[in-house]
Amino acid sequence: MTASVATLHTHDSVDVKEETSLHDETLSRLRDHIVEGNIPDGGRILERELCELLGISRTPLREALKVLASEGIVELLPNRGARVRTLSEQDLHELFDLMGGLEALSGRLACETITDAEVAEIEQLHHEMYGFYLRKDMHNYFRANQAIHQKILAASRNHTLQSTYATLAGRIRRVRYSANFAREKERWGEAMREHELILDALRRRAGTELSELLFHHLRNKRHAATEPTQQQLDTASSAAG
Amino acid sequence: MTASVATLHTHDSVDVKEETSLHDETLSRLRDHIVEGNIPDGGRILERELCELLGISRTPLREALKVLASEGIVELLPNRGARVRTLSEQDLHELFDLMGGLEALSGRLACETITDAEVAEIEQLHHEMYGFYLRKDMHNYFRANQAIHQKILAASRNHTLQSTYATLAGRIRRVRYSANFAREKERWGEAMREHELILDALRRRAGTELSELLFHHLRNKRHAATEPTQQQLDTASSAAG
DNA sequence: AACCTAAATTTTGAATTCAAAAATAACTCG
DNA sequence: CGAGTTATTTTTGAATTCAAAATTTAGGTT
Repeated sequence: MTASVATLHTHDSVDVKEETSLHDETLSRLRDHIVEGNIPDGGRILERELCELLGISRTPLREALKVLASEGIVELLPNRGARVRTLSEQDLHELFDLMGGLEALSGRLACETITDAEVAEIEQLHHEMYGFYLRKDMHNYFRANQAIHQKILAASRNHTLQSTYATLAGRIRRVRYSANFAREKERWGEAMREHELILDALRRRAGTELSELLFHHLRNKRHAATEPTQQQLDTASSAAG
Repeated sequence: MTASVATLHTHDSVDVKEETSLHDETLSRLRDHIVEGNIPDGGRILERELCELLGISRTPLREALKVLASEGIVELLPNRGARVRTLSEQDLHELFDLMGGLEALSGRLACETITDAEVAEIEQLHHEMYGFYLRKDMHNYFRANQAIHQKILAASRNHTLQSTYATLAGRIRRVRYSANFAREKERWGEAMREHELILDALRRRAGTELSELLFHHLRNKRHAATEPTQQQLDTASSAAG
């Protein structure tokens, strides 16, 4: 979101001139704090405690909480404060589909105006990603993957789309690296093939086709992330039996 | 968004038990107040004034303003308060495309699980809309049209998608009925034909096709709403020459 | 000890207060 | 008269205060 790009600084270095308001500052600091997993899922948010941590009074903190609630990162219970929101299976399902729809849109729009230079950049990233795939370097593969999708999003030339996507990504970030994503490994080959098709469609500026590919790419990712692994199934049946 | 469904009441009838917090109440009342056009475009929002109008203190009002800023309805200028946000041509462009993408997604998802009964309901609305079209009843045509898109959205079974769409619709609502939309009339025949195709694809549960139709339907709407009318072009050229 | 009740404490929700910044009004001097 | 400068008022940003609700602790009763 817009606020996310605000220059962050540690609480001690207050000598430099403040450009951003305390509210904006608090908003992005608190969002990061939660998104990075410093408070457990469903965990209660004690205002006093957080105020102390951030070195501010309750007013800007509470303002930030209301905004984070509207972003879907925390939930507000009447007279019992805020908790970090736990995403149900259904929520995850919905978020994946929605983000898939937005990626599909970004691909379609990108094809309308993307430059050869931008395509070349993506091609470059694609090859790097392939290298990481061959070397089974999950971490860097994941980063290259993210970078490619980010480039396509940027090429959509639609800031509203980009910030909407960013807000939704914020909701899901807490679980992004969770155990469920380990299953992505099982899909590496498939995902790489999908990416070949994506790049090809982009080269040909085939908007409709790219849109279709991206949606299904995310759908497959959703299945991988959402459906229990074989190991999880085994554990569950042995516990029941 | 979620808060929008909170039960509203006039400020005088406070005898009934309050279920919702003052913040939520203020948020939806203020949103409605702005979205309904009670403050001019780009107009300054005087906190004191609004507090008096809503009968509250500045704290909940300011909380609501921060949320509305994150929704894109107002903008916050450091040390000079809030103004209702004016959408640039570019902003409108982006919003239309984004909403088109979300409608496309809703159509695709709807095809996966929509029931025959729901399709029948939409068919019914479609025929009503056709009646209004023949009678040149713009107002009711528009309402039926909205209802159809709303039904498809509901059939997507994706609440996250629905509330995201609703938030974006809130941003655009201020200009929805503006002079620009008068041009929609020129497109009535075309729009009706598009709707025939939409309904047909829905009947056949042709997700990909429906998705495509809906995106282009919104694109055409965007062109109608965004590009200046012939009359506007005339006025501009006569003013320049 | 288990259970219920009542005081004490904590936490939240919202109004109020206070300082800093901006906008406005009054004033000075050419 | 008018441009520029300085007071005055208004408005905003954020801390503090206060009341109501929830939570915790302590105290009985069986």
